[in-house]
Amino acid sequence: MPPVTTRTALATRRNGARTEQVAEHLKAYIVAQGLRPGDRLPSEAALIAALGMSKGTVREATRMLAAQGLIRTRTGPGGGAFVDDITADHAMAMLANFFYFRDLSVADLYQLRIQLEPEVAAMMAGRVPAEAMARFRAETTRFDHPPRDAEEERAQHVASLQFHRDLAALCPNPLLAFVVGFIAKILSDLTVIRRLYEPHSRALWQQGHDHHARLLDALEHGTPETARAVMRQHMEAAFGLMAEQEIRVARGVLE
Amino acid sequence: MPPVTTRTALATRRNGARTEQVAEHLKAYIVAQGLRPGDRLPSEAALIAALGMSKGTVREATRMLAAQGLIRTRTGPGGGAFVDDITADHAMAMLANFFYFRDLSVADLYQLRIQLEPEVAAMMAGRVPAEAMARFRAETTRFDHPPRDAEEERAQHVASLQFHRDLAALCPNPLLAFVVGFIAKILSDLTVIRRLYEPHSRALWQQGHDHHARLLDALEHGTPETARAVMRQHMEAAFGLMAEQEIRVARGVLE
DNA sequence: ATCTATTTGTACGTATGTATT
DNA sequence: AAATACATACGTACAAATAGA
Repeated sequence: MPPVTTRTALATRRNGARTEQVAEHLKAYIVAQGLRPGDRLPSEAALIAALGMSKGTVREATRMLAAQGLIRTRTGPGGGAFVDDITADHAMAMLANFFYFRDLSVADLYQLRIQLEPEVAAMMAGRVPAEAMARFRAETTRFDHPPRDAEEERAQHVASLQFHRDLAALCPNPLLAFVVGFIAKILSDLTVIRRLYEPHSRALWQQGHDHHARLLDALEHGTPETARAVMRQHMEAAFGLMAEQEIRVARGVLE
Repeated sequence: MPPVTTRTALATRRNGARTEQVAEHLKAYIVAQGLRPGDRLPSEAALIAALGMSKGTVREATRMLAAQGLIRTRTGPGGGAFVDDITADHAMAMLANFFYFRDLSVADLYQLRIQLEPEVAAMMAGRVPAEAMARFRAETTRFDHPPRDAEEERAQHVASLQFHRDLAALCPNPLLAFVVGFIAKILSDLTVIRRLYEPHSRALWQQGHDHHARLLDALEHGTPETARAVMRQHMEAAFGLMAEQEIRVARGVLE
């Protein structure tokens, strides 16, 4: 275990901080005991006795940790609070809340995409598991014809983003996987995205389709350098399609 | 008042979902009413009456939202729960918890840094406010001599990371600012980082010092392209210094 | 400065739901 | 099927903080 940095948070006892105090105690306990996901924390009754606090206070503290995805509780015998591995989805949802009051433009999102997605492609070139590759190719059938209406165009676009999320999830760099996945999630959650892609044309569809096909080939047989280059072209093209559209991302829904 | 879900409807719901129900209700309320940071939510008493739930349940729900940084509560007359703008620090802390059980290597972090920090530099070239620029230059005095011991070397490194955090905070792309700031925070939080930089030499310090100086000049007088290039060199050099060190990032502290 | 009203924060006892044995 | 162990929910009482008279 790494040396535990002592937290002065407990010393600064502001007002009405009993609940936070219990929450901090539990987090410190997890770290100090080196608990791993699945490990059990003391029961409510034990905490009440050990900390000398009421049931409500202890419960509020566990709820706070549960809200952050750190623990999860089960009822019944052998139940209690267990350390939980925060899911990427949960972490993305919380991060999305942070951006709820901030204005993100599509250009902002693509500025990161254009830098990071090629890295993902380079890392995954020749390393995509066969079943995943098969899944990706199967999904490609959605794109084998131009969209017949706006709704289908939107569906194609969401499916494309889903592919990028799935690919990112395979990436061995957890941070890269998370950030790229987060951006794709934000883009798919956008209700305005259909408007973005409304001025469509057969040429644009063709371009997207070709990029997609080349990308899959590069992932399966190409070198990291070719995969990176293909993905970069793909991103730059997509970015160019909407660069002038200075549409502010509409606030979505808190999650 | 928001539409009240009837008590019977809630009763038929599955177990243990009352608190989450209230939390969801509140988030939906914030969205539906278009509430902004500072706006007030209904009081505990009002919620108890409107939702037909106990005080404890309502409180647990508000604590969950508070734990996510969405609201903050104040006591006294005119008090209550208020919509809160999640701070970047809070969001970073929650995200750091997500990576607590995931192994991030320094290489993972630098893979993103090397792509994103040059973007920050390019965006900020010629746009750093004068006082910020003065602050940055003042901090440079920390580097005007080679570190005399390991502790000072570590201090220099943390100060350097702080500069990158401060610069990122100025970046007009909120997502780019957040991700770059987050990486710098993770790197500075690492207690092992001193070990990483232990094999130091005067040449390495000189290199870091020169890059820093060139970077400040590029930010103040350079074009986006030169600033980007300088930052990229800076990142690649730093990355090269530790590329072979496959040190896993030790788990820090939950926050 | 003191009181008062308002509103969250804490405590505790009890009852109920739920899953394990 | 029944007993057990645990979280979940309710209701009331009281403490603490804060704004305003």
